[in-house]
Amino acid sequence: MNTLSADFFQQDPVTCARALVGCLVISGECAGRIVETEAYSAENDDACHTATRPSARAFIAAHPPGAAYVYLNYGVHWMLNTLVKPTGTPHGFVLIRALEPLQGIPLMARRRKAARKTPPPKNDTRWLCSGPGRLAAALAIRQSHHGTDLCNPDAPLRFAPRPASSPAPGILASPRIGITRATDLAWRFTEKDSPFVSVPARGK
DNA sequence: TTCGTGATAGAG
DNA sequence: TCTATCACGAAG
Repeated sequence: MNTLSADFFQQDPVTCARALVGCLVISGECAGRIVETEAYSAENDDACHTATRPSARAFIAAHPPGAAYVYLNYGVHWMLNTLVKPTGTPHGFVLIRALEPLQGIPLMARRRKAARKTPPPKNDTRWLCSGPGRLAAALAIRQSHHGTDLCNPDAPLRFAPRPASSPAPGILASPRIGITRATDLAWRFTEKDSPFVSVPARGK
């Protein structure tokens, strides 16, 4: 299985976030199509970890483009980001926010059920990966993936290009959600009309 | 709507 | 040490 090349992650974060919609995330036997991303810039973006966390700046210095930046939020949810390092323009991250489940659905369901008391919906896979915390749980992403190379074709966790068989998606830009700072930037990218996004883009 | 949960970083 | 904060999600 081929992967996205490191070059891909040498575009600026916003370009990269948009281009990732339609690509695949693979984790062992599980795989899904990216339908929602957000870009974060290491400079002039108060919502980026680099604005408040020295460790995020150290991570950028120490890792190549395409490295996984994984962290725990609210003490509960793992977040999957990838490091983006263009030459000449600011570095940054792309947060993977939602997937359309494609492969390994029973395993994803098993992992996700552990976090629920009530039975999940039947004949519906939207509850599996429609949110950054959800997809991390479904793909068993955790601290051990922090710093791993998502461009490594031999790694269990990696990106793959959009399959030639799948058409280029229509993409909507809208403000990032779930953040308290820099909420004006339209740096969230969703696949138009996808039922698998976490929250539908408003307007237009 | 409310609440749990834990890593991080800055203040005291 | 203590405290505020945080790219969330489940249940009610």
